[in-house]
Amino acid sequence: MNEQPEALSVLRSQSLASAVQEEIERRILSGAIAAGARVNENGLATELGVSRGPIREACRGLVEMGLLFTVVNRGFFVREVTAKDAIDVYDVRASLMRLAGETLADRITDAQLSVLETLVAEMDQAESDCDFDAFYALNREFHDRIVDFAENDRLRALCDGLVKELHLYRRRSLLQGGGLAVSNTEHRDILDTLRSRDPAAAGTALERHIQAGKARFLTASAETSDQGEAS
Amino acid sequence: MNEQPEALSVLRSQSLASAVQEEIERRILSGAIAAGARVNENGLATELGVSRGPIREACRGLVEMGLLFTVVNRGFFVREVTAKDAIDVYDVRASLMRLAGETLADRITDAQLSVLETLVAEMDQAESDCDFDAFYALNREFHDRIVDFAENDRLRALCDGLVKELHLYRRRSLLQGGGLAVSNTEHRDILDTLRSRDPAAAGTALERHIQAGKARFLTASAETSDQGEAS
DNA sequence: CTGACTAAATTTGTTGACAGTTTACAATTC
DNA sequence: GAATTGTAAACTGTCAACAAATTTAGTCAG
Repeated sequence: MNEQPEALSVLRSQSLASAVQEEIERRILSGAIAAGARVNENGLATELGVSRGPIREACRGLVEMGLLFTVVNRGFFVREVTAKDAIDVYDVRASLMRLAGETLADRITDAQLSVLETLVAEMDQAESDCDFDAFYALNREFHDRIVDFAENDRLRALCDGLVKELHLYRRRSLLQGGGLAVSNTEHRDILDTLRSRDPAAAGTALERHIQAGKARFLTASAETSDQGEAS
Repeated sequence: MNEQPEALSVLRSQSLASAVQEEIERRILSGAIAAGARVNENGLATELGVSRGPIREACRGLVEMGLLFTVVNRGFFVREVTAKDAIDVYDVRASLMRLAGETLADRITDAQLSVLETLVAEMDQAESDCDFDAFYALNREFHDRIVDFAENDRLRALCDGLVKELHLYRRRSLLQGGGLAVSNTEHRDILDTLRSRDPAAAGTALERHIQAGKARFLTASAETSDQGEAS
């Protein structure tokens, strides 16, 4: 197996459609393409320097992913995630994180435990430093690791999709990551249940954690819904 | 065999790509396109009487759906679902059906209850008639209805995808629907918990039901696995 | 000024074509 | 005879172009 120059291998290991899909996804999640807005195929094609074929393929993938929807003869639109949708996603995610906890408690290794312990310690530090961005990133990695360690590929893929969908809603309702205060004690509880290898306890701890996140999200959402105008 | 491209021209209310996607999905799930096989874009295009554009869009959607995967410069291939994948999917589905049960027990109406009761009665009849095909169809509708009645759009979409994925594996391992004997008593138990509006009981009943299905699937899979593992 | 009707300009849905890559196969060499 | 090389066919990835549909702008009657 010859090693090829990195630039070439990147260009040849990925089709244009995949690259375009990632780019459109990035723009949607960053808010560059607003929720409800139409994806202009011509505009994107000229801007990205490709033809409309790959653009349409990417959009078709994003439709199946739940970030876009399509109207015949009118094009692709960024999905508008309603509050009901967000609640539904939170419920599903809570259920799946419960599964992750139940699965992981049975098989977690000491090395994996120490990884999670390190993350919780770092979150403690970030909390006392009032560094909310760092806390948010660590929090997300904590959850990602738990799902990763559960070693269920389908679970992993579904959780990723749900997180993206929630991100889309948070942007729409002008709630940023730092806005939702999360106490690190819940993480510590989860860690305890995993350390004692108790599947039922770990499952309920994680499910409750996500449900608590949903509750925080709902109250925060209610606070900002009075005056939707910012920026 | 005379090909009628008009089969797809029921559109004008649907894009060609959507119709093609459904057709390819049907062929994959029916085994007309074997697992691991490449999707021949030219062949399908001429056979369905369309160009390759919609074919590729459909395939890109099916990739995101988990039924296909793509290799650069070689095309789209039907995913090969391993036994590990099937187990993962069963676990996720059990977790989601638990959520469906918990949600539904809180809000189920008498009309919905009678729908489920009718289905269980019909399954009893099919069971005593040894009509396994009818039982299989009724069984599937029973589960579909429970998910529908839970009124969580994301949950329903995910469950649909998981069922399709399992169907793909069952085909690969030569297990047909009738091959997996399911006792109707489990359905009756589920119905009882729903009738008494007990979320926790309904959740565990449904989760156990799917886990029991996984166990039946594993034993049936072990029986046929002697010939099943082709490279 | 308003509202409807019409024409132009965009934009989508789809197709056919072209270049680069992979695969199949025959010819060549050892 | 087996391995290898070279060539042709098939196929994928991408693009440009065309037709149908939609949106927009403009005109005109009331």
